[in-house]
Amino acid sequence: MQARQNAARRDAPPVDPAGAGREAALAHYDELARLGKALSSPIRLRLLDLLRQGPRSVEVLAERAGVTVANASQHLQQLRGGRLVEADKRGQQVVYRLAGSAVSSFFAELRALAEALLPEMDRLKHGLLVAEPEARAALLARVRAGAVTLLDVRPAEEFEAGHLRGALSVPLAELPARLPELPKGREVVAYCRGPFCHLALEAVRLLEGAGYRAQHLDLGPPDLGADDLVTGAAAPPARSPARAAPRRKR
Amino acid sequence: MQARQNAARRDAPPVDPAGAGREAALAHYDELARLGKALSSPIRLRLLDLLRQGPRSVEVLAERAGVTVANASQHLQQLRGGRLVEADKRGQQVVYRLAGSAVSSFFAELRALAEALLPEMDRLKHGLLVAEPEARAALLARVRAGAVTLLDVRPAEEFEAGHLRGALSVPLAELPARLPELPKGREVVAYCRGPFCHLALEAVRLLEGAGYRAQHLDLGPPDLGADDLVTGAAAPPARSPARAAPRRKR
DNA sequence: TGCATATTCAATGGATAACTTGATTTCAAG
DNA sequence: CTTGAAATCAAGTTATCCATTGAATATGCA
Repeated sequence: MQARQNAARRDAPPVDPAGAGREAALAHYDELARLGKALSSPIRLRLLDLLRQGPRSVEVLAERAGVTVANASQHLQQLRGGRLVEADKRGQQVVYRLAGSAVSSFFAELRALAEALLPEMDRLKHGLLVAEPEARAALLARVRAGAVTLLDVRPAEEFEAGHLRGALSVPLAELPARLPELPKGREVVAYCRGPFCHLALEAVRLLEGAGYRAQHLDLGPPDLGADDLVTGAAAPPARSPARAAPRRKR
Repeated sequence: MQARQNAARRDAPPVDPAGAGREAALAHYDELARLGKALSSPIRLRLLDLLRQGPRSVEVLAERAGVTVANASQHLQQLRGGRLVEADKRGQQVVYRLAGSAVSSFFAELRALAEALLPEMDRLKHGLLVAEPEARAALLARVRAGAVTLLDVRPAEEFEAGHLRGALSVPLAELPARLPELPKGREVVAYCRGPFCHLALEAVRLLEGAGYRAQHLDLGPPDLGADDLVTGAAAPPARSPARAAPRRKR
């Protein structure tokens, strides 16, 4: 189909002096477009972002993304066609994962570009926005210094696949019941998957309602992978399944 | 239309504990997808890559990309909708340009990701491939040292919008006639727009046929912008149209 | 004012993509 | 061998996209 497009295009106005390597060169843009196509659906982007937290089965991904299993399966296959994700069968379920840490950092760069180009991105970031780099850096410094109670409000499996050093795993649903665990006078910082994830925001709302001084860190472990802050299984999201990689287990 | 999709998606299986910030969060992926969509067509990617060489009118872009003017215009408008390019009228023609240097470097990263993920990219790179980083670095070192005759075989306007320091502008079509200008014993290095551009390859073929020792540098000025090697108007492709920017006219 | 150029607009037909539904494969467990 | 779960496949409908065509809208120039 792409070949047909190329042929059609080549007939148009070939003003180029040398028509030799043209279709070969154009083929490269077709390849690039394969990646672009993979990134052209909100659902696929959401699946990709979820996979940045670690490998997951189709069913879990579908649930988290809010789509049917069949639909998620189809999207995942498209992502696999674009070589952005890989999959292998574990028992009776298929576990998808990113094709490499480069995919995760590329996603972060796409996000950064979007925030730079599309002004509406930050604005409708649910009202709350720590977006200012200085405020975020200050927050991170406090986190790094251990001056705050750090809360990971993602599902437990995602915590286990990699989390910030010193964080406490308290999935959002459990937070109300586990409030007594948190020292009362201390500032609480909650994080989740990243800027597009609302879990930490709701945790902060909940904490403030309960009288805590709470802050929202709008980055997730995948975004802080280059930092010295991530620990657990997958700072850069799991690349090689079995090969070596004897990371110190927290 | 995206709002409608969201509504439909929200009805599906809302297993999420808190359904509060969901549609707001999903809106972010819609925004990301706008960028992805812009990158999902080979023609748009080609136009973007051409714009990395400098601002151009619709007509020129259409000709270089090998599409009709109307078609190019529509694609350019989609790019503008995705905020990747900007345009303003100069006389009776509309000059498009990248929305910022971030777009150019993002393109380079997309290309790098494609080369990392899609093995077929390098293979069919017209046979010739200097792709090995060491070889390329050595070549660049010789170029930087002025040990070679450096040839810019792009159209003259693109040379004027920015080129490698010390390069000679010899558009491919003029090369046969201007061979006498080139010292005979010296190694010649030809470059053009970047890895997907065939001009330099054909120049090398031509030069070798004429008895020269010739090499192909598979990077263009936009890719070497961070380097100290680019001179002329636009190392990072022109950002602000009228504001300041008193370009020295070559 | 009138003509030519550059670009965009609007409409068409053909191809692609998205989501749903129901059937099918594959594997583990009994 | 049967049952059930997980994932994919296949078919069908709807929506969207894409390239082409011809008209319309500027803008500069005579």
